[in-house]
Amino acid sequence: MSSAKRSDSASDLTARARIRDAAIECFGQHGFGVTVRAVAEQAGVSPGLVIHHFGSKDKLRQACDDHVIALVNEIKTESITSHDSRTFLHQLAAVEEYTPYIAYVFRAVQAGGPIAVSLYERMIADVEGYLAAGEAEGTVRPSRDPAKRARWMAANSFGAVLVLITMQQPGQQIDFVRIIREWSEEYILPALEVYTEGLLTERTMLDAYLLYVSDPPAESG
Amino acid sequence: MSSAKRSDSASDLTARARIRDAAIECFGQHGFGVTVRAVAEQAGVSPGLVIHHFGSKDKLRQACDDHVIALVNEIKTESITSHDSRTFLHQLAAVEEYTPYIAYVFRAVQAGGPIAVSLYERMIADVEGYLAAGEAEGTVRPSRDPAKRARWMAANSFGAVLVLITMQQPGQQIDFVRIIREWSEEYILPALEVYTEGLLTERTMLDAYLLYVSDPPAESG
DNA sequence: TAACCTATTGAACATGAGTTCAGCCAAGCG
DNA sequence: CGCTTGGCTGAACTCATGTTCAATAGGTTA
Repeated sequence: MSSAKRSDSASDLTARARIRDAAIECFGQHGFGVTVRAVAEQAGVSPGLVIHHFGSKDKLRQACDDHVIALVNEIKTESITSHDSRTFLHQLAAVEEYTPYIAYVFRAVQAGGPIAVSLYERMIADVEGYLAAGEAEGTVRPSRDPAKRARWMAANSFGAVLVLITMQQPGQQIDFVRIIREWSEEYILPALEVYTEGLLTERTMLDAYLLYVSDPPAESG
Repeated sequence: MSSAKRSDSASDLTARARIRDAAIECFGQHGFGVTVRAVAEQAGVSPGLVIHHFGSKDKLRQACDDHVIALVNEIKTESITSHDSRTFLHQLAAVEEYTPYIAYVFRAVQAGGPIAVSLYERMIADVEGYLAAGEAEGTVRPSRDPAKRARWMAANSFGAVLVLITMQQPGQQIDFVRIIREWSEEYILPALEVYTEGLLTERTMLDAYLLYVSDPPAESG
């Protein structure tokens, strides 16, 4: 299934594939509100053909979702065999060619729904693995609840970039990779500060909480 | 100007005010894609009247923005005179009556644009003040760059909740206050862990960075 | 009561966008 | 050369939605 009927190289794809790629590009750049006509123009075909191949705009969206998920899965299995511990987002960001997919993943998560949850859960799993690896080699502190910490870290990290992206002026071309990189560079200092030295000077809040959970004040009736 | 022509109490507002409140409710609950007809129904008036009073849907949106911003400003000035150091979001969340406004603020930021930036910058300022107060009383560690740390913390905290909200099944009623509260309760442990003990075991990354900024390896030509 | 003004309605209009469909065209085949 | 087939077009259709407008109701004033 890996090689299509025709040659599978860049500009000489099946029209169906070209439309799908154009849709991923458009959806990623402008969100899922883009018109079928815009996608058709980007692909260099008529609006009718888009529907002819995919049945409806929703089904086109579905096909894009499937394609991106498949790509992410592929990257994931590759990274397992090659012992690459980066999250799939970082791996997407590392390859120039994958740029549209990053945009698409952000839009998908931003739009919510089942695909968002699926992708987001995968990110959390990535982060959990990443933290566990750090823990194993001694660079990351062990947590009393590693799963929850991973969820917390993932929500914070991904959410921060999502907010940053949302604040961009709409209508402009959004360079997701640049934003991710700038975020990382711009805020290394506070991130490293908090992650190595903490934010609070005293243990009182943590200790109080730990005492609280080990001996709850009142079990609700 | 504070008291309108008629009685200003809850259910007996000017039609214009009732429409505006209905719009804030609808926009907050379902996003800015809701139809004028839906807003009209919520307000118990005809679609025509909505346009009659506000000119267009965009102007209605504008009026809602203005009203919410005004409320936030009011809360802010009140909190200054009463020395209340909570962020405006926390203050909104504390009062039952303000529930729709929380939803609206989230939707506004989620939708992006100038109002989003304005509200978000205000949140950052709130966080910065909050951290500075903690620093002054000795509970929060001083930062080498307090402003950046505040931006980083705000992006993380707000982004995390934004992600959580986005993951809710669309179409359902979204209880923003409940989500915020559950997030706080559910993830107290990892948050306190990281904030008091840090995430990393060694200072090497931070120290390397501090050395790097004080003595950059190569100034780009 | 009559005039009048304002708020309000409900039907109609305009537009944008997803979708349909009858037909065209180029390629393969007898 | 003529036939068939399947990808493809572009004009037309449908529907949702923002918006307009003539007509109405209800209260206020002379």
